This record gives sequence, C-alpha cells and structure tokens, in this order.
Amino acid sequence: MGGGARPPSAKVRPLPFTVATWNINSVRLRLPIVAQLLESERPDVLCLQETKCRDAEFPVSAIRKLGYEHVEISGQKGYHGVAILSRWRLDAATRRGFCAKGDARHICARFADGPAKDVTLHNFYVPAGGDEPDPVVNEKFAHKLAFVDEMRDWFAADGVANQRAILVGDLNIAPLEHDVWSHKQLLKVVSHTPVEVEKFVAARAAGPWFDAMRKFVPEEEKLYTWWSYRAADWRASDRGRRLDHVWTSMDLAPAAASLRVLKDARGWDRPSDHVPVLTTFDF
DNA sequence: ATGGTGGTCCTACCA
Repeated sequence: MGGGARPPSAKVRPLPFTVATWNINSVRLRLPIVAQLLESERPDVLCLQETKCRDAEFPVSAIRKLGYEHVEISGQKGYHGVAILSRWRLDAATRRGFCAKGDARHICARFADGPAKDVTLHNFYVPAGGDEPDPVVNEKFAHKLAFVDEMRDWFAADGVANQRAILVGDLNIAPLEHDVWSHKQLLKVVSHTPVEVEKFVAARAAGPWFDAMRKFVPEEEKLYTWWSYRAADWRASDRGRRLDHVWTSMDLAPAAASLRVLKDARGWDRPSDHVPVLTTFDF
C-alpha cells in the first residue's frame, strides 16, 4: 500500500455484463414483449421460465434475429419449461431432472467467451406448490418441498456454487418479511410459509449462494417481482411478492454491481404476472 | 368477501 509501484493495469475498467431473468408465462404468446425487453435493455443473457412449449415450438429464429444467437432450451408440452437466450457463445447446456419427474425445470450453461467466460449459469423454475400448505394432503406442496431439499443436497454434494456461478429463476418462495406485502397475512400462504422458507434458506446456504438482489435493496425495504393477475388494480393495491431470485457463488458477490426490477413491465400489453429482474456484473 | 384472472389446449388443470 502507499508508495509501491502499481502493477501494470491489465484491466483499467471492468466489463459490465447484464443477466436478466423473467417468468414469461408462455413464450409464444408473449414473444412481442420478450422482443421489447431484448431491444430496450439489451441484456447479455436472458433466462426464461414457464415457456410452456416443446423445444420444436420455441421461437428460436425470432430470438436469433434479435441478436441472441445462442439459445438453449428445455421445454415440455403446455407446462413449465426454461430457456437461456445469450449474445455470447455457450458451452453445451445440461439439464437436471428433479424428483425423478422429468419436468423441464432446470437448465445450466457456461459462457464460452466474453466478459463472463467460464461463468456457469443455472436457470430454475421451482414448483409453485398448489394452494394448501400441507404436504400430507397436498401432493404439489410435498413436491415443492422435496424439490428444494434436492436442490440443497445437490448444491452440498456437487459443489455447484464453488466458484464463478450464477443461479437465477422463479424459485416460487419469498423468504424475507419484506419480500411480501404482508408477512403476517401470508404466513399460511404457499410461497411464504415457514417450512418453505426454512428449506429455501438451507438450499441457499448449502451452495453457499449469495442473495445478490438484497445486496442492493436493504432487507427492511419491500422488494417484489410478482403481482397476481387476480388483483383488480395490481399497481394500486401493490400486493406483490419476491418470487424471482438472483444468487451468486461467494467469489462473485463483489462483482454484482447493480440491480433493476422492471416493475413497469407488469403494465405492458398482455403482461406476465412476473417482471424482468436485471443484474449487472462488473467482470 | 373465500373469489378474483390468465395460461394451455378442449376439458380440466395449473399458476
């Protein structure tokens, strides 16, 4: 420190790199607003969830025409489905089937070049879990809990978050008090029950993963990424939840440089009930 | 107040 000679500055300015995630609730129906996002924000990569179509039905050529040449998809008919749309070359993607169900809920790819070269990106769509927060009577809630347990075990065993990794997606759990509009009123509502939150925190700690969104918004401030379709006026009532997340491996926590939650997208034409979350990294 | 809306794909099921 102090008077020593500086090393030759190989890198004067960090290279910004923006990762976007969005539960699109049908990529075919909402291709116009996907294009709107890609054209207006130009993220380096966009992870989609709930694409709701088979791979052969995914609008790959339209996406490529928008400058996102590298497209990796994991789809199924009518339900679920995840995709990675990238301006940068990707190594071959991998897909993990959770709970031995064959649902298309995870895809993973590694950047082959660019500012994020060798960074691994995981894109998740965690089961919503139905309405009744009791795994004994509600098989969908039992599935959700088992899915998050399996995430935890995988992260712990395989060092998924050891280094240079980012995890995004619709995790369908709002863990913090101010990740929901009313902590008290949602304690028995699936997405904010104590049993889910406990498993969510255990899975994150198993990485260990860093909650990159809360680096930018203090835990005492409300932060939402989803507003129900059922509200008469979603903006006025503002009964949101933070269901979408951005996690990084611990070594990348300092690289996370800014966050934007595009709340206005909830008011776009034929909107998804989720909005895009954009995280910029300085690599 | 115990619904409300919006997807897929045709009859319910899922979010």
